[in-house]
Amino acid sequence: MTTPNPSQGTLADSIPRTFEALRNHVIERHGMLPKRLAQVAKFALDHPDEMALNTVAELSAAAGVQPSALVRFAQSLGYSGFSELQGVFRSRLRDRWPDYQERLTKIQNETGGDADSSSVLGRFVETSMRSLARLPESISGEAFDAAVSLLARARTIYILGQRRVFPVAAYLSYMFGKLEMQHVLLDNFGSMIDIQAGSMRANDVLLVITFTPYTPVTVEIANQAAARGVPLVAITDSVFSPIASLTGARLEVVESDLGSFRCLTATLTLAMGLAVVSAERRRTVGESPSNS
Amino acid sequence: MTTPNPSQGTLADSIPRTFEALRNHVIERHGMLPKRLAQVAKFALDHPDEMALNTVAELSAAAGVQPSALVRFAQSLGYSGFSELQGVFRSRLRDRWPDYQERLTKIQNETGGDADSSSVLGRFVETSMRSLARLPESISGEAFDAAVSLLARARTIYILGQRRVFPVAAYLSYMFGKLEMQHVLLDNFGSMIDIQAGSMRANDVLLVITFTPYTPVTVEIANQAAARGVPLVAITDSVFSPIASLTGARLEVVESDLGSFRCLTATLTLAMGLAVVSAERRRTVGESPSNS
DNA sequence: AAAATTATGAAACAACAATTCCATTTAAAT
DNA sequence: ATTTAAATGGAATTGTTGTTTCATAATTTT
Repeated sequence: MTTPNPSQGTLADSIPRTFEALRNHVIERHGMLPKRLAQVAKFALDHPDEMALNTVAELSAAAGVQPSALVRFAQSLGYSGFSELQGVFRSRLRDRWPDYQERLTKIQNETGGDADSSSVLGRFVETSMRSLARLPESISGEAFDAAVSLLARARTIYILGQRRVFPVAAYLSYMFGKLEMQHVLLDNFGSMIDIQAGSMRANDVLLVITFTPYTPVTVEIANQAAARGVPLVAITDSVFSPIASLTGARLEVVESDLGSFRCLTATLTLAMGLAVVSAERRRTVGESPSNS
Repeated sequence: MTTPNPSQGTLADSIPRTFEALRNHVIERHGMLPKRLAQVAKFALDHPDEMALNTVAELSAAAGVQPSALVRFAQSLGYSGFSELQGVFRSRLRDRWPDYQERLTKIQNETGGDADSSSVLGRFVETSMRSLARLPESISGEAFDAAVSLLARARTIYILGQRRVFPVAAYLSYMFGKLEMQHVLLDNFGSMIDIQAGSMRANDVLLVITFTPYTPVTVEIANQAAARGVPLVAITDSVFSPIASLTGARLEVVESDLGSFRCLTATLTLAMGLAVVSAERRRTVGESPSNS
């Protein structure tokens, strides 16, 4: 791609920007460091979490070193000071996620120069991956299970997602169709969403997706459904969503955003998972939709 | 001012020391908080990572609030100040690791087991990430650039994506709207796509998204457009796509699929990048849409 | 072994962060 | 409508942090 062979060279060593790079760098020259600096180096690699969160004073005390030794250590690596070094440890704390870490740093390296537009694509990919990595954390097994069993039991699934999240709703409609699960996409054509939603019954389920800023019509329909005893499965981005109080099962997705645009990747992936697992559950468990 | 010593509490409510406790505490009384404090509360729970690592100044800027509001928020919860509150967020960051690792290894081991449904979600996440990781490799900088400059120059962008990829088309429509770029979503309502596409001219661009199995109507419209001299930007999944021969700029996305379902995450991310970069280019370079 | 160089410890310093204070606005109660 | 209380924004303040300095100690070089 863009960068043919960026690092490896012994010349012009750039200062390490990722924890992995820093680690290798330090290990490599650990032997030829002065005593106190070597001590700092060892401490830093042994206690990366502390390095990220504590102050110079605390760290120096913990490492049995003078504060200045920490600053010197950072500067000897090429950083302007300790704070810059700490930044590396902090980003590690933010981004650490299994296995994919190396992949991410690879992406970061490959898109090092912000000059050309393809690197922007790299940033988008990075953001999307970060969203995805957080998804399993933010969705508890119980919540997911609850949602799945509601969907598996439903006679008809009504899908409600307007504006920004409409693509997710559309995709769900496509999948449920392929999975041969009866569903209705509340797309509000001709502003007739109330008519479309009019046939919801208590043995159906309303699958509602809503993010800030919450589309009024979505909130309204969800409220009506709840009032009529229709179980709700909600995919939302905050515990403060206006439909939080009335949901049967609530799944919270934290999407990172790039610029002013929130990406939908995690939400889409969650939707996919929900649809597939619900369909599986309906078949294997033989939970046929309840008929009243 | 609220309370220097926390005697206002209903009963022996101690100050939350864990993130979970804090979270519940805040959720509970979110409704009865003053506006600005509620804003802070929402921001804090929506961006816990930032809360752990950034300074009051940075956070207040990000939340659109005065620094003092953050301090007040902390104090209203009973903490001595912001720093003490931040401690809770920091410990969350430290402790997040263990159960996360456990969960992931579980995911990796149970590659085939349908036992726990949340692990299925993990597999979906993994699949999506795989798609994303491949994206920067498969999109060459030149192709991306070509696509961007076509889109930036276009008077009106016609978006064409049917069936499986319709969500991507819908999302593009949303984004172009937000970016204030003139566009038309060819959604084929009432089977009137030929009418919708009828107004395309040579200074427009047709942005077409199509994957196997190629929807006939998509191919047809793309061919008509090409015949009339409308430049094409194509997002497709193969060099053998039936529209490969007639595209101005072609972007190939390789999406991995899970089960029989191809995920759309990489495509969606690419679409996002295309839209944002095109809009940027149009503004910065001043490439005003060409008028005939 | 003496000189020069480098590393180290401790304290002084400058920068910055969190906090407090107060004037002003907004909401509630009379 | 008037008064009272609460909430808010913005600047001043205080405390802490990271950094620099410099004298001393330890190495290395001649």
